[in-house]
Amino acid sequence: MPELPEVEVVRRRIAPLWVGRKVRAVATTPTSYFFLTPPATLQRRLVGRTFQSLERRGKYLVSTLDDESRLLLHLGMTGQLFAAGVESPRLRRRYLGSSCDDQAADEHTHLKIDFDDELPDVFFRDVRKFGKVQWLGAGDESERLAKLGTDALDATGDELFRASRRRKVAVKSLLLDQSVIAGAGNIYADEALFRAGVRPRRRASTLRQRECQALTAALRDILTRAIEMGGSTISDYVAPDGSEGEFQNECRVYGRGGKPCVECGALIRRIVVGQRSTHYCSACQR
DNA sequence: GTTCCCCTGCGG
DNA sequence: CCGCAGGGGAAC
Repeated sequence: MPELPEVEVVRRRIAPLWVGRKVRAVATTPTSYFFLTPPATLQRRLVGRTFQSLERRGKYLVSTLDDESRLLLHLGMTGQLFAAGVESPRLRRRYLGSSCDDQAADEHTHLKIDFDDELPDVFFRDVRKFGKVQWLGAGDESERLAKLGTDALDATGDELFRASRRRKVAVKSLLLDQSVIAGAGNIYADEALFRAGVRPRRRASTLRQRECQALTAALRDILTRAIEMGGSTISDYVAPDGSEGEFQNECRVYGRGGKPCVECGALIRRIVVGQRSTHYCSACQR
């Protein structure tokens, strides 16, 4: 689900329920690969601490604690970070009905943070468990963060041009490579390629400088607009307050395979590039 | 650079 | 039953 815009919207809206609050208790599900740091360690390290900040790096959320340690969160495909008590059908297993008080806090709620005040608790739910949570001690480097390239909102055409030299990969795959540009995912990569007029399967090495400029500009415009629209809600994504995004209604190619291109009327094609579904207009994109 | 896999749930 | 899904890392 979440790409840069969704993660940024989550960050902005959960921050008031996060920054400056002291952890009273932490509840988790059993150990799984969701936990890069074991649940018991997580509890021991977080209880009694106060979150000092909540930043975004690519698709990661990074929070610094009052002992200079850090907590990394990644939402994966179906991760949801939200306030206790929030109501949304997307936060509930369909067959659970309404018998339980906190319907959202089911077996997919891997992290429940109980704070030392009267504001709502914060939950991290993730049905597919592709999300991640990791605690980093003061001064510890994060391999994951270290690998990230320039944030997609700041990336320049020159950077993309340099990164694409002698690369045989499809441009689409290059845009999804978080070590080159961090933050773009399947939806926004397709949309940026469409707006820049570039075919997703083009070898990166064939990109011209001006095409790289067009791509990074398109990415920036689309991501910025998507943040304004509250992100894209396709199946699972909800903001921390339970509200849904609206950018999915502005997609020109993503999810529109077989439908007419809004620019030229040709049918949008759906292909597979690097195992990811990819949508483009063969008339508008070269 | 490409392929496979980690999971669960939904819709055809 | 099957294929598909906003991600990403490890193994070939």
